[in-house]
Amino acid sequence: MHDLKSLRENPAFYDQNWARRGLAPQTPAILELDEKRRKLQTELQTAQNRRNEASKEIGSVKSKGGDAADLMAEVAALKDRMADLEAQEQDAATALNDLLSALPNMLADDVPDGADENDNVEIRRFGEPKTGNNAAVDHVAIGENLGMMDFEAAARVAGARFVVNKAGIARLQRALAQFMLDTHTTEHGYTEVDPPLLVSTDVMYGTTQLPKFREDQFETTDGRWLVPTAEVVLTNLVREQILDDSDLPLRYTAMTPCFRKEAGSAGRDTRGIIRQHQFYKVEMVSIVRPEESEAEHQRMVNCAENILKKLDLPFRTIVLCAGDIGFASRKTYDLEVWVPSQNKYREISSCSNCGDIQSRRMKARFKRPGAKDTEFVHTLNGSGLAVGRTLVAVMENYYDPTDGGIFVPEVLKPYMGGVSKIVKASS
RNA sequence: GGGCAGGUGGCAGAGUGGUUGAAUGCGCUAGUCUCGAAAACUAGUAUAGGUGCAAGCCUAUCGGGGGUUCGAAUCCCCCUCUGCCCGCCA
Repeated sequence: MHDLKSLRENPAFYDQNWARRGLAPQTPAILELDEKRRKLQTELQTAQNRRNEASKEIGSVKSKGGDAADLMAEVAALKDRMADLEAQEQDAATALNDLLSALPNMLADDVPDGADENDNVEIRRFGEPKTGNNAAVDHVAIGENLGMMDFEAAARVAGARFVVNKAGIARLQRALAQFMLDTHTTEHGYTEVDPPLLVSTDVMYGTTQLPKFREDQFETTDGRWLVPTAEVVLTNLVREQILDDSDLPLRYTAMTPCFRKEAGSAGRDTRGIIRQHQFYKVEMVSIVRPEESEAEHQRMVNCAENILKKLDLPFRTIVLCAGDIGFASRKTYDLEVWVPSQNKYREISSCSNCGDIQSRRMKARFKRPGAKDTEFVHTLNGSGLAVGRTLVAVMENYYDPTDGGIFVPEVLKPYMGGVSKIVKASS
C-alpha cells in the first residue's frame, strides 16, 4: 500500500516514478477518489456525532421521566442518511484500495533506467566461467545417466515441471540446503525458522502476491494458499505488530518448498529443473528501521554471494533496471550463476528492498524510544539461495566428463558423510 | 468432527444496555522528595482516521463480520483463535 498523505502532497513524484516503470499517470484518479472518500467520511462523522449527542440526551431525558419522542425521530432520520453515506464511503474506499493495491512500489533513485532485462546493469563478477563449451553436458543428462534424476516418474505421479531426485543427487540437494542454512545462522546472524507452508489470504496480500498475482498461486479448497516463497511467511511474522525499537533488526532464514503455477511461463525452461512447480529455496528476510534498509540490502546481497563463493561457483551480480524490477521492490540485485550447458548466467538469487510497501499492507510498525507515533518498518527479502538451481550449477560445474560423475564441493563434504564424488552405482 | 469454557488497554483483571476508550492493580515515562537511590506521592501512559495554522475537536476500534436498539464491551447470529473433554489420525 502507498502512503496517501505523501501522495497527496507530492503527486508529481509518484507519477514520475511510476513512469519509469512504464505506467501512465495514476495520481489524478487516486486523488479524485481520495477527496470524494474523505468528503463522505467527514459528512458521515458529523452525522455520527449528532447521533451520539442525541442518544445521550435521550438517555438523560428518559431518566428524568420526560418525553424524548422528538429526539428519537431526529435520530431515526439521521440513521437513514448515515446508512447511505456509509455505503457510499465504503464503495469509494474499496475503489481507492483496489487502485492503490495494484500499483507497484516507488523505485529507489539509483535504480537504472531501462525497459527490460537487457538493460540490467552488471556490477561485479566472481570466478572464471568455462565458456565456449557448447558440448557441455546439461544437468538433465548428468542426472539421468547417473540414474538419480527421473523426470518420467515425476510426470507419471504429478505431471510436467516436477522431478524425482534419488540417491546421491537427492542427498546433494539436502546437503546444499543444510549448508546454506548453517552458514546463514552461524555466520550471517539469521534466525532459522520452520514456518507453515499454507497461509491465509491476508498474508498473501501483505507481501503483495495478492491481489495482482493470483494466477501464479496455488489456492487450497479451504481458502488457503501454498507459499510461493518463504518470503511470504517470514515477512508476515511481524504483521499487525508494533515492535519495540530494540527488537530491530530482525533477520530470519528458512528452507522451504515453494509452489508456483508458472502460468505465464508456458514453453520457457521446459527442460530440467530450472523452472518447476515445486522447488526448495533458502530464503533470507530482514525487518529493519527505514534508515537502515539500504545498508541491510548490501549486507543481504553479500550473504547470498558468500554462499556462491564458498561453493566456488562462478557468478555475477546485477542491478535490475526500472523495467525489470519486481512489483514490491524499490531496488533489486540479482545473482546469476554460470550454467555451462546454457553457456550463460542464470538467476539463482534475487535480493529486494521492499521499503514500506509490505509493512503498510501488513500493518507492521515499530516505535522509537520516547516517540509518540509509530512508524512502518522496512522489509527486505532475498534468496540465499534457490536450492534447485544451485543443484543445477553444482552438477554442471563440478561434472567429471571422464566418468559422468559429480565432484562434491569442498564445503559440502561434511554434509555428504565423507563422499567426495557422486558416481553411478555399479550394477 | 462433537461438546464445554473463554478471547477487554504493554500485562493482570473489573465491567452484562446509557458521558465506559473503558474501574483497579502491575509495568512504563516525567516530576516532587533525596547527596544519590529506594520507598512514598503527583501527573501522564492504546491504535487508526477526519478536521484545523495551531491548541484542540470529532469519528471508529473491547478477536473479526453482520444484526437488534434512540443508544451495545454488554443482547442475537455467523466466522475465527485459545484452553479442556470425547472421537479420529500422521
